[in-house]
Amino acid sequence: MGKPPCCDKSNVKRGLWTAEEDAKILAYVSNHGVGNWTLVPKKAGLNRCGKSCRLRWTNYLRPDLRHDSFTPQEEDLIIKLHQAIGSRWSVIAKQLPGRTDNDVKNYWNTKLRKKLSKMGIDPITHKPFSQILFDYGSISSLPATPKPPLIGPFNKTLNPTTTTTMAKTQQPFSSGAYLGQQFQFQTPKKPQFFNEQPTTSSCSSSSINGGEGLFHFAASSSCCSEQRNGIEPFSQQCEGSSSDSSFDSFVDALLVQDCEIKGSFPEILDGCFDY
DNA sequence: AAAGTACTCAACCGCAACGCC
DNA sequence: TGGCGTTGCGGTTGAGTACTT
Repeated sequence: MGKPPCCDKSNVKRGLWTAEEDAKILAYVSNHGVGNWTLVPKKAGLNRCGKSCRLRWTNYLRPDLRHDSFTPQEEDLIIKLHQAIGSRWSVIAKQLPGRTDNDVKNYWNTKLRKKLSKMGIDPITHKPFSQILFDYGSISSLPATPKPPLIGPFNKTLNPTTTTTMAKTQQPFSSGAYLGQQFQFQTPKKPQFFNEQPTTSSCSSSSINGGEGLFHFAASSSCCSEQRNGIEPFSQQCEGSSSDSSFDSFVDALLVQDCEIKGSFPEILDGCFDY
């Protein structure tokens, strides 16, 4: 026996909400407050699933919600937080008054991912595509004796050295200039092939503009790998953040960068990584 | 003007966590 | 402590709209 559905789907209305239904939810909440959503449809006179009512309230009807467009400052903050914690939309949304996790998630998926990709930044790792390709190439030269595993919860794998370094490297986030900082930090010389029109060379940019994401790009990477000239190796960017002066792998580099970013949001991320 | 395609975002789905008994 | 109901969350879907051909 599987888990029973939250309500009988054949007997409840689905799809877009009408103004009348919205009014019933609003009236109910103003009279009774928010609580036990499974009872709301019956008490409010709605032929809807309680879960659907809760979603409608939290994502649309709440009086503290904003319905205007995202500002550049909000955009920057979303990108920065996504880089720090990934797709934890509820955590990100809490830093944006009046925005819901659904808002943030939709905005990321429809706008920001594409924006980053067009800038030559992988929206998953937040690193320039060219650097990822270089690091990807370096994986094949990993040492024979592996380090202790680093993949996993950050606060369980960080050693004291790294934690101290995070505190040292912690930078207050100044909203509004993130994208510029991102490029200054990671790409002293902007990888030109992402910002120029396609040329007649075999390194067509069609895969960048058409499909986004690292792996799509990587499929056409072999001819462009030399383009990483001018990109600082990641180990140099995070000077002193590891016990070694250089990283043995792409994964190590990513983890150290993430640690540094997380250090920028101690008040937000406190406890978020207690797995 | 019509058809096809791309985009947006509200809503849904399913799972995990939480809280109460 | 285990069962059950509720809530929170992230991923996905699909209807409506905008844009392109």
